[in-house]
Amino acid sequence: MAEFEPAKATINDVAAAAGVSKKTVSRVINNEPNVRKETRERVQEAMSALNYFPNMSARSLASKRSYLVAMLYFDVGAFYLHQLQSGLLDHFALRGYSLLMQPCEGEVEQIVAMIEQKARYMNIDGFVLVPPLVCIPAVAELLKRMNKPYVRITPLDEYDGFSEVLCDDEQSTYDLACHLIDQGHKDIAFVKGDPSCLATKMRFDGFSRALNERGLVRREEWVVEGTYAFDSGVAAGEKLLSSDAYPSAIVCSNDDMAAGVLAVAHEKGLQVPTDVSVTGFDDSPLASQTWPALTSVRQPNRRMAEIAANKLIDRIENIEGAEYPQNLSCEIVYRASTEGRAARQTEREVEDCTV
Amino acid sequence: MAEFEPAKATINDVAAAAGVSKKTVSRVINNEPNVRKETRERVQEAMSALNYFPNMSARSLASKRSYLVAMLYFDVGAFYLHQLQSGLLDHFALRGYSLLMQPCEGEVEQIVAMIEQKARYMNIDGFVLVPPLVCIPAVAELLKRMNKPYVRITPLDEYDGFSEVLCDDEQSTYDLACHLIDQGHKDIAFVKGDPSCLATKMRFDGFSRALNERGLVRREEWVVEGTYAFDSGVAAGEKLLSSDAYPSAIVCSNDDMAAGVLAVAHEKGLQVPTDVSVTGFDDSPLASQTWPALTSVRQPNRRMAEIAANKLIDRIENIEGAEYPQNLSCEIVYRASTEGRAARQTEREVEDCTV
DNA sequence: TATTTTTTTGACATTGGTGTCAAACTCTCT
DNA sequence: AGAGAGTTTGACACCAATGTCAAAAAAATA
Repeated sequence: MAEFEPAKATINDVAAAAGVSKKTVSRVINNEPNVRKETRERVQEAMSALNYFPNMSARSLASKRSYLVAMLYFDVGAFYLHQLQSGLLDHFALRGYSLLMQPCEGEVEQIVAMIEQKARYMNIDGFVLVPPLVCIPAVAELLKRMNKPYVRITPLDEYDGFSEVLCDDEQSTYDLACHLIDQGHKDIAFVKGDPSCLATKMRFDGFSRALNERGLVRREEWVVEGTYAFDSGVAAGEKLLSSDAYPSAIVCSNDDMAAGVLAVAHEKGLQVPTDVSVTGFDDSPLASQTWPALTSVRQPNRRMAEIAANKLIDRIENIEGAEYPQNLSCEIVYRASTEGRAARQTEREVEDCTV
Repeated sequence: MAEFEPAKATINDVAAAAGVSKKTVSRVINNEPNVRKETRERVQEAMSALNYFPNMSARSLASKRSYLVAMLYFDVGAFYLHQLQSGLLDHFALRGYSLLMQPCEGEVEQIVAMIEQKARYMNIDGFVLVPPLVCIPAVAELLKRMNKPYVRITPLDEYDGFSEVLCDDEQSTYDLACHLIDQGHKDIAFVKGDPSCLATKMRFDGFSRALNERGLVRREEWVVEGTYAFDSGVAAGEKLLSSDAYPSAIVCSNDDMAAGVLAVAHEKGLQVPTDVSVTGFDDSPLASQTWPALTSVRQPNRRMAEIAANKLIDRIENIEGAEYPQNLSCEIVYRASTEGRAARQTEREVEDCTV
């Protein structure tokens, strides 16, 4: 009694079973036009009767397409990468592509060499570039030279309407700062991220614009450089909270640094948000797991991944005309780390006025 | 002036350039024996002169191997998955394999169907199963039926010495609890994780063993069920810290729940670790970003990934005899969330004794 | 009905490697 | 030198699909 081992059916078996040529089966597999409905159905029946799966290797050898795409990235934190990856996986899968993850590290030359090797060896059809990798011109040049389509996920301002997926960091930081100002805050500090990252500039620009438009003066000693790391948030917190004349709100360029500021506040016995409000950016799990939970900005990462995946496949398959949103907006998530001192000051002012 | 576009060299071009048959080139590519040194060198020169890369699709079509492996997982948190993935990527790449990520969700039937389709369509050579996926027998059965090698990353106790990579959660929780007891803690609570997960039992077992061996009594009202989620940690914290007779230390089965307990402590005005010590598990980034930072247990995730990758490839390539460690140990990372009340009580006791 | 046009289909070459097996070449040992 | 064993090499079939192009069938037109 032999074990049941389903012999793998090939396109020839299906063709024989359906009484057609294998070319016709191929047409059905690839959803090509010019197959009579009746024939198509006959072939489909044969395929499922034989439990047939087309063989990827043979397909890609013959068609010179691998149905493989790669996400190129630096390791900038599990949460962000995981969200993007998960969105990309879903949407590439929906259109029949598989995603390879390709972390990059080391010198630019090594990275470029590694990408070239991988691209040629696996015959990868297209690439998704994740910030801050997007800032390396050599990578984009390589991909252009190899004539490989790519999409950049980025808050980049060189928008060419084609290879980029954007999200409006500037506007959302602006909105967040305005919210604080509306609550009565006038003494607002800002903690910047790594200057080599484009998002850093955009977030700071949004903050500055809010102060500007609302007639507040930006105090340079209340703008602190950070690196997006928790420790740099601690350092920033110490700078900002050591004087008695500390700000009433601190806007941080990401959640990790905001958590660092929180830690310093606790250490100094300051109450958040009673004494000082703190905001983050990214709405990572950390934002809801600190005490108090952080008001933060949620980027539409999965939506961006979806758009990136579809844009890339459109380019690979030369599909034109699909419309995608140009600039996605973020959502501000309000939590316990804001309101407080300034808010109460404002209430008093209002009372004064009404008296 | 045509653009420089390097025509892709095939094995035939290399063979011609080196003056050998393509079979010999194939031998060189695959590092097969029985090629004269001189011939091998001539072929290698030709390969690099022509900037030749073998074509994966052709290789796998002919050899019936895809050099593709897949990591099957449930989404149990970015940090853990990211560490495993990153280790797997590195070590699979070192041996010439590419890793596909395959998130699983939904009903068991769907998952099994999805895996089968993927496995057959891409002709995947092997699988890495990540907990808690390892607990679904149907998946392992499917892979056995399809005769596909797999490795399980798991704190599973059904160790068969072959397809598993283990890490000693029981022992490390034991060690952690002993550490607390050594500091003088006698009133120690425990927050369990999701009961469907094998690690949950192991961690609790280690905790219980420590109390047992040190002659402490485990109070059932101080053993609280959780789910590994932050919110369940908050709930547990509220249960444990609402009475005046609250424990002096709380051992949590992961960092997220420990952060939840911390939040409750803060809310109730309790000082950590002065009033209550708290410990986590996983040493996720969160552990060092809470206030105070959490004492936690660091699993050797990257090392486990390394072993898993190599074990799997050994099975795929029928390599026998390689030795791998059977049971990796974890490292306890001590941070500010422990010591405190019990420690000071102990000091007093010691003083009393010496007086 | 005959002719043209369009749609549908299949024969066959092609993709770039690997597996099999036998031939050719070396080397050792009588 | 010749036999025998081991090493090195190549000819050729094969893997399972797609691309090309022409033939056959169906539909449209005269």
